[in-house]
Amino acid sequence: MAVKIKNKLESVPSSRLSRDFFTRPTVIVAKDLLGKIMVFNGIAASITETEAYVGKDDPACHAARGRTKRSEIMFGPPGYSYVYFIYGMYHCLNFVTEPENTAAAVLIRGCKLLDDSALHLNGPGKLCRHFAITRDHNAIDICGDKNFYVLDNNVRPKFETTPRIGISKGQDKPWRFVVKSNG
DNA sequence: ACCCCGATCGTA
DNA sequence: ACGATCGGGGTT
Repeated sequence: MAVKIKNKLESVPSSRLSRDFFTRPTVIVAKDLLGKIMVFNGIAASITETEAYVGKDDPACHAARGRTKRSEIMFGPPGYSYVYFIYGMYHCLNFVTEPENTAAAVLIRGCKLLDDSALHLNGPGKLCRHFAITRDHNAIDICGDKNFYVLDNNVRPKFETTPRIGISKGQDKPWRFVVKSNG
């Protein structure tokens, strides 16, 4: 199917990422999301940076201390948005992964707009600020919503692997993935 | 009810 | 290197 995107005049031949895509292990999903096209209210961007947060045994994951009001969505089925508020001023966007009751998610840390500006939104707070993503957009079904979804364009860019940013626990895990700018 | 810290960002 | 800024989770 060809999907029309408001800020990119041409159509992009692609299909929406399925529930099965998000049901897989979180580190795999985080890598595979690189280069995919996220579309929010008609604005499209290529995902350039992700991090995996892998369930109750990952001390950096919000689900590590069990189910709370905030982390509840991560315990549900995969393919849903998880948006939380941080540092009193920013929001961060995640996509829930792995089967229901396995509380894990991929943090979307960066993307590049598919318009003439090609603006690089490097950082999860800046990304949400640009799209105006807030907690109002928590728990949206990315596999079913008509205004918020990710397109599978079969792109597999080269990427680098590093420890995750801004965490005080779990720094030993190399679960941050960044698209190489030149490849 | 209170306290501390945080999956950040912009400026210095 | 650091301050802004406030919700959430843990503790009382």
